[in-house]
Amino acid sequence: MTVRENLLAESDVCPPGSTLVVPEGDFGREAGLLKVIADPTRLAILRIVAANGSVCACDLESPLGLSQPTISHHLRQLFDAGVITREKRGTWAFYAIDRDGLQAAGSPITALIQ
Amino acid sequence: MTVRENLLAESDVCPPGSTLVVPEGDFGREAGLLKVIADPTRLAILRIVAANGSVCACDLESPLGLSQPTISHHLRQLFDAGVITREKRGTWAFYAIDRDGLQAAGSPITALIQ
DNA sequence: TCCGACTATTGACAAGCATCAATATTGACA
DNA sequence: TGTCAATATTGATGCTTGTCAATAGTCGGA
Repeated sequence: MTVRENLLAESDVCPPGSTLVVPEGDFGREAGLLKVIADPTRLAILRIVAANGSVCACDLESPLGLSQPTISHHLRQLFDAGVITREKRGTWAFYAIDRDGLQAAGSPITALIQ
Repeated sequence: MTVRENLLAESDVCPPGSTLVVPEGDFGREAGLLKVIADPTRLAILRIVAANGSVCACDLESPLGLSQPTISHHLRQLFDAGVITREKRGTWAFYAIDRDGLQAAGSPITALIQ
């Protein structure tokens, strides 16, 4: 009896009995949150905001080299994902890191490392 | 003198002196690694592999409900990103979590939380 | 009340990507 | 060496998304 035949002895498929533990979870939601962070521009925004505490949207246009609508779009993505906070003062909008939201968004990764 | 004029006193732009700290980094590379993880199917694969220690590619087709080429494509993405390892035994391919790679891929997020 | 500046939204377009069918490659076994 | 099974690659397609131009909304100040 070959190694393969032995492995297949108690099943009709490939190697193990294919009795996999299949964890459940809302992978779509988790991936959606991670996808918001997994973008070069949004990573740069997060890094800048984290380094400065609180940042006005108007000050991002220059270092990022992108148009105002594009930056506004990314800020909205980050805000909707709950990883940054927004505070409006007059016509200005100040953004800051939401540490709890960031930790929650990154939890699918950290949980894999234990 | 209004609040705004006071804020603008020493600059010709919006609120602060716009003297932002702008951290440097390879955001493209970091985002690329995160993007590999930020996918529902690949998150499911990682979760299954983590829960079973070592998993044969052939056993993933059933729980994921995807075609064999598609699963092979995702496994390649994860392997190239360094978040899983591959060991070939005969015609089978077994995959396992690469904890160091996963931690490295997630570091852009964990670094923001400190 | 009007004007100017900052921000947000809409519409459109190009690039990236997840998916599958078809095919190629590789390894075990007779 | 020939055949079969598991895996990987290629080509094609539809969907998602990052980007900008144009526009709308909003607030402060004269």
